[in-house]
Amino acid sequence: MHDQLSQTFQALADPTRRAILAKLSLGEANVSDLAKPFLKEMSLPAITKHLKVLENAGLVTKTRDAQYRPCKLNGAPLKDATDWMEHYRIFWEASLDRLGEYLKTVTAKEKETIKKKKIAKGKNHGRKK
Amino acid sequence: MHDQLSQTFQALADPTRRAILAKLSLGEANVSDLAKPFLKEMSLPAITKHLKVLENAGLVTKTRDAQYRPCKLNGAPLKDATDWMEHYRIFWEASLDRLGEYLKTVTAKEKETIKKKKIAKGKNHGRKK
DNA sequence: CCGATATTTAACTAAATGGTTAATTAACCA
DNA sequence: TGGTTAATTAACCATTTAGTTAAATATCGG
Repeated sequence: MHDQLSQTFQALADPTRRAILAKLSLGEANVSDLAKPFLKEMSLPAITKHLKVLENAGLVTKTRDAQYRPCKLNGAPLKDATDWMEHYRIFWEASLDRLGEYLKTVTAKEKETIKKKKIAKGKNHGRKK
Repeated sequence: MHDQLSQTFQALADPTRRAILAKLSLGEANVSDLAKPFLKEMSLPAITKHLKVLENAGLVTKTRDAQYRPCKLNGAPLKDATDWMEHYRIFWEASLDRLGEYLKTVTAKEKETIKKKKIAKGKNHGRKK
């Protein structure tokens, strides 16, 4: 999947991992602290793996302190994710009516550009008629 | 994976699917229109499957028009995703120094609460000494 | 009706994911 | 030194994911 953004979203696509991040948002915690709330549902190695996913996504950094591994939240990758989503804010924020208005006025130019490209290519994949 | 938020993030964790959403943000498009930019890299059924993922996540709705299947972006699930991430804004927005300050002052109370819980339980998983 | 176009379904595959248990590594402490 | 705690690694397994090709379905248009 390679790209950073995909890795970030992938890491967030699991409730256990999101819960780990939530806990880390309250401050550093070592692995067994993070694992404690889940040990009824899954094993410690499972948590180790989830942490590895978060680390690989750059959302968590693990340091060493004796036999402990204090983990720390790193929010940086979330910035790109939020920036991406921000692009789509209009699609949930406005009422459906206002959204329709917006599309008619603001993206009219882009739509025209696309239409012209299609016509230029001599193909009509858009719709019949 | 069940929960809506996980499904949303999962759907976003693929560059092809994000590109499909980007195109749909410019307006409705049918399946072959959406597929066109990718047909050098993957087959049409692959796109059908990606669209199915987006549909299941509620991000795309497909309607019928003759043999065409016009698709429309539905941003609603992105609201919850953004709301979740908003919680973490502090972790990327502020400079590291200011973040440190923030954590010392604002979350001091929460940290204390956690510490006390640990002591009450008679265990010291936080750190030695 | 027939041929072309648009899209989906079926059946299959390779790799990734999310979990397990058992063993291993590493550091503390008495 | 030896036992205990913290965490990771290894080996394994089931399910899901992301893709494939080939066949099926459905609608249009002449």
